[in-house]
Amino acid sequence: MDSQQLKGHLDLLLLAALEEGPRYGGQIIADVQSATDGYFNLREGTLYPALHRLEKAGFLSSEFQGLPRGGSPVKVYALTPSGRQELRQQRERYERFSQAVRGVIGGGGTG
Amino acid sequence: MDSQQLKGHLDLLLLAALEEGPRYGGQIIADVQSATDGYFNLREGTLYPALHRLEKAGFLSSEFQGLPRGGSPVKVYALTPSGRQELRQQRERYERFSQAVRGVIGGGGTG
DNA sequence: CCGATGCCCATCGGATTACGATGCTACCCA
DNA sequence: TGGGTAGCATCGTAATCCGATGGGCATCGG
Repeated sequence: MDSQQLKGHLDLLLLAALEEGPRYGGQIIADVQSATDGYFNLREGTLYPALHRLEKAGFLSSEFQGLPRGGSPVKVYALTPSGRQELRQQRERYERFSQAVRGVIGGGGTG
Repeated sequence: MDSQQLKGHLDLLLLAALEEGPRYGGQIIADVQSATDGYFNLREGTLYPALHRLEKAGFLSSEFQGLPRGGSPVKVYALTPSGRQELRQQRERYERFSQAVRGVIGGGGTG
């Protein structure tokens, strides 16, 4: 994967990863990696600053919780109503981007 | 348009814009803008360094020519055979990227 | 009890790259 | 001869993903 490909799309991925329910850092990384067949392998140095940005913007809320099998408490992130709205807007923005790219490189597919 | 969205995809757009034939700077900007309904509005400070990178990499060749309606001679860029191969690879890379994004935002898959 | 290990959260500097501002060259026209 | 226009080129800035590094808490082994 080219790191530069991710720029400008990371927030969308994180919001989408939290759409189904609250997650903590390690779960988000694992979920994104799984959903993309290993293509997106987010690093901690990538994830946490992005989560903090989104939380500061009011799109996420966070809460410390204990792990079932012990260990340090984890910080669980969840979408706020504002975050769900942002996710919709980010989806539309990605659609415009994707269609624009298709317009140049050809191939009118939906991918 | 969010500038960050373009990062990592600009080379693909430029190679694709030159696929149909040689172009000079202003034409490339106009063609990309037209093909994307104005979504991608490339600036000179974006275009020329990218063209130079691609030429240095051997994907483009350039040649000064006169304009039909006069004016300064323009630098016409054309795809090299290596550039056409790179375009194919970049297209595949974009497909992988696009499908990976869909895997996350498109319903979240099975997980 | 005490040190070692594992998992998670967090931060900092580096590197990449698109963009805005600016200047130069060449040609047309008065 | 001098001004205007179009295209080419470069520099510094800003945004942001990544690699490296460190701290906190709980379990494990002696």
